[in-house]
Amino acid sequence: MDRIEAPPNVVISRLPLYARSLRYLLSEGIVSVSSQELGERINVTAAQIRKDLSYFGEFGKQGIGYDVEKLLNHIERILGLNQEWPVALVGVGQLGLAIARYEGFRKQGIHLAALFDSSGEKIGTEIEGLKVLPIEHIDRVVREQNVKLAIISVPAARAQEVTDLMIAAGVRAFLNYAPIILQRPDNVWIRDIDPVASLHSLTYYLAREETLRSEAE
Amino acid sequence: MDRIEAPPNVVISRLPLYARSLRYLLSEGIVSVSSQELGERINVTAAQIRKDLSYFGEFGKQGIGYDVEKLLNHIERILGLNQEWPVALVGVGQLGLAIARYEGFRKQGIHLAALFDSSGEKIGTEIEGLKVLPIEHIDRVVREQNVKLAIISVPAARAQEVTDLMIAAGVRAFLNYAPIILQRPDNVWIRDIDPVASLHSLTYYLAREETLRSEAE
DNA sequence: TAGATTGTTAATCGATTAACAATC
DNA sequence: TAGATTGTTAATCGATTAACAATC
Repeated sequence: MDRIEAPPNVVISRLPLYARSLRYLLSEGIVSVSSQELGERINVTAAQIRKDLSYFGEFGKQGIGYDVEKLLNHIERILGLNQEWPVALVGVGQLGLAIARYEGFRKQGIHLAALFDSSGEKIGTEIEGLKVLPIEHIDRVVREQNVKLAIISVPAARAQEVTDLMIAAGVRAFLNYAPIILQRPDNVWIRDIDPVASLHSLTYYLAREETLRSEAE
Repeated sequence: MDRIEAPPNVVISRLPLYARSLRYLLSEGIVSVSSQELGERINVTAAQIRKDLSYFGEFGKQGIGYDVEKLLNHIERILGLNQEWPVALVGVGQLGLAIARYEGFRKQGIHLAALFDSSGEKIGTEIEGLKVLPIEHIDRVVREQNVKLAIISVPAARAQEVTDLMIAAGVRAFLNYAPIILQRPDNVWIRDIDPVASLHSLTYYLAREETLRSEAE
């Protein structure tokens, strides 16, 4: 059997940006777009967009470009956004609460299905219509609801153990807000959200600019 | 004059992770670490750590490894974390409020210096000891306080104009929470925090796993 | 001294870009 | 038909890894 070349992970991470831009174009009533135009919106070369899409099929027309709605549908299907994915959220402190309430998660393929916390005070309280459950219920609830995707917003010191519990229960992908690199098997996917690390890399460029300026004097 | 090879941006984005891991080791009383040990903690090869550090100097000892405290100090200095950077936050809605209150920002080189919002209701209210100011004050306040770093947490539709105002006032680096790719000149740096895009790439792997499983049947 | 580990060079791997035939 | 733009191949660029002499 002939194996199709697997798309690199960088390609996968760009697809949601293509989809978002196409959603915007669609909402603006634009029906057709070229790789050039799409690329300018998201700071990516036209060649890269065409190359990225080529891993999945042929979606455009020579001389014309891409039908916005059709391409969007293709990309959403590729990303699995034609289905609904139940998400578990662990840790409903200040950060977890903001995440639970953030309406951005209630769109396109994602919905909150279960909340967990280890604090006695929080357990049993209701957030966004969901009861906060104790950590001990992770295994049962994750299996029952067939949860494959989880958001980690517990303190760094607890994040690894919570992740291990989730993986044991069948979770295969994580959005991790805890400032720690989580260890996991190869068949588990993690995206880290790390605003402090991001800020700490931005300061590098600021500090360098300052040095350059003072040297120029 | 001999130009030293500039460190790639991927290297800069890893340095904060090295720093964080070293801070942890330091807090645990560990005084020395090898590239091998450090790499295992953050899922990076030993060769990569040594190569990354080599862009900035020689910090280790053959046969021994790295002095944790010394290496941490070097990296923090490289990242500009030996200084304090005043940060402006634009948009104090649900998300902006959570960011303002998040204690992670109050550590290591970063502190909130100004809050802005366009909503009449919010202007004048106090958050974390700072008065919320109207957008119109951005130019004056950013210049007065010499703000070089800003966090964008306004709706996507307003993010570009706010960013333009900030850049005009002298801001050179952004942490962007708005779900949009911001246009900017080459001398401005942006890191995007995009949880929905991250989730939407994770679902790809989940959907593919499902397909593989059902095909195997 | 023997063992361990660095810093660096060269080899490998992977991703981006340029170019263009195909074709709408 | 002429002009535009795709999909794809090859060339280029950049980042990671392997290997090892230097040396603590």
